[in-house]
Amino acid sequence: MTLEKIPNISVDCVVFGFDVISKSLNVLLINRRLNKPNKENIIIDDYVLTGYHIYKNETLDDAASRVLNELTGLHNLYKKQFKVFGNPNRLMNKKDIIWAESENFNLRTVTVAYYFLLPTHEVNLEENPYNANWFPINNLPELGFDHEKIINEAYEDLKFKSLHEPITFELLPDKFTIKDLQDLYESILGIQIDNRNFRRKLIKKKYIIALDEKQTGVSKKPAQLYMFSRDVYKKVYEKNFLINI
Amino acid sequence: MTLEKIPNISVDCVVFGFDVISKSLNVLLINRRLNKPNKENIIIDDYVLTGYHIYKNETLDDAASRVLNELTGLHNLYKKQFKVFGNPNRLMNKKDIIWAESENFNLRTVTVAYYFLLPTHEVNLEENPYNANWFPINNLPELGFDHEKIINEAYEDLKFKSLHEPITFELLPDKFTIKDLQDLYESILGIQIDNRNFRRKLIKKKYIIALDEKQTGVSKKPAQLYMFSRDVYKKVYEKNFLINI
DNA sequence: ACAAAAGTGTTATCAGTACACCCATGC
DNA sequence: GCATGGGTGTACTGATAACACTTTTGT
Repeated sequence: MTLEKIPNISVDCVVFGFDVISKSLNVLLINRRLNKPNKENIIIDDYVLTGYHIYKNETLDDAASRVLNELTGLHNLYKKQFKVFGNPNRLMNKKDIIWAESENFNLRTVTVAYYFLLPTHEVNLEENPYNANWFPINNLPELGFDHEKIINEAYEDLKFKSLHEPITFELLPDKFTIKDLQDLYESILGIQIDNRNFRRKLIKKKYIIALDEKQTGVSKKPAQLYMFSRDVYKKVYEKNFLINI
Repeated sequence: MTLEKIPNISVDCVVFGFDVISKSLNVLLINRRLNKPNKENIIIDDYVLTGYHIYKNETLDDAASRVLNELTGLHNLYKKQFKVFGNPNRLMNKKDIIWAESENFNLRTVTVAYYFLLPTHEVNLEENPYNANWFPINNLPELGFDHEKIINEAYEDLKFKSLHEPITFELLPDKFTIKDLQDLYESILGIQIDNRNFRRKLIKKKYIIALDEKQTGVSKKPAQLYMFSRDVYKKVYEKNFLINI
């Protein structure tokens, strides 16, 4: 496999992580910094998504997985190719132009945007080669390129999907409490949910399975742990075409 | 605006049309034909989606709209950019290689796939420059490139979306009967629906508005006509976050 | 024994499902 | 007046929404 880059096509990865402790939906960003000020004395110091050009013999999905693996060391996360950004002027900000020169890439680059879902604690940020950090989705730092737009569109897609598909479980550890799940929905959707109604509704689902286990290392009454069964979900879903418009 | 093509990026358009008369969900395809048999005596005569390379100064959305307009003469249809297809070997079929040579394009082309929705009767197929024709989604002809895959993925997306978003109305004329809508859901989803329950459910929606009008030119009891109000829909939707997993 | 978070119950209203016949119209 | 497709009603069951207190546990 040659490692020749395709100069005008890239992937960008929005990495969403849910932090069960702080109950915060976060995005993983890396610092973009150019220390030597250029002739116009512009200094670049902002944040961007992780991304890279695709190689000549590589599929788009593989490129995204590769980029993610380089950032986090992780494989096999939930991955969704959600949109392509290819406006001719998407990289026409001054800083982006300077950056493109220093990194030697094409200003008319079409980027295929993916988002990934995981619980934040799965990523070890110590010794991270890219200086990656989590930022709450509602409190993002200054972003380079058109990455704020990309993140916002990813978030909209995630919001909508969370209502209709069982993707929330990708943001939680394998074993979770009903409260964790409720906190997650509240974070994603920005709403309050009645815990009695939520518990009843979710516990009733066949694919939410109570384990013979409770929380440990917790300083108050430990809560019941549950898991999500993808197999059961598929079976339930197959016979349900509920039109819900 | 220069009309220089970007050689390795294209758009492809899956055009879905619903025919209220035959109750059939169709796809608009054009004939791909190469008459002079090449040295291996291979003749190309199959069907493909409409598509084209993007121009240097053109957005992806504009490219898709342009291609669609050239095929149908229509503007402002519902348009959804649903996926990118960019496997290095997506055009490695013999016929595709021959075709790429004759048309002089890059074998490693990444294509941004869109689908469009409209009622079939809006397209005039007489005098169509591309010899376009409607084919039922369940009975497609032989397809070139990876277009069968693209169509199937578009269809899956459409199926899923039809359950959760009001996109079905894009496939119907502005004025439609409840039976038309039911026929449409039955075609898209491949299921049977009880007409009493369906009518009750849909008529109850505030954004389905009964008109002071009935069908004309019909040989039996003319049915009540309805319209869909996007504005009312938005208002209803804004306050509903129904978790439905 | 106290603080903190887990967990529980009821009622009223609404939505979904299953099921079969009458009605209005054009011809 | 008849064939055709449009249109309707009921009973049952399950889901949602609104609402506040008790229980369990670790410390």
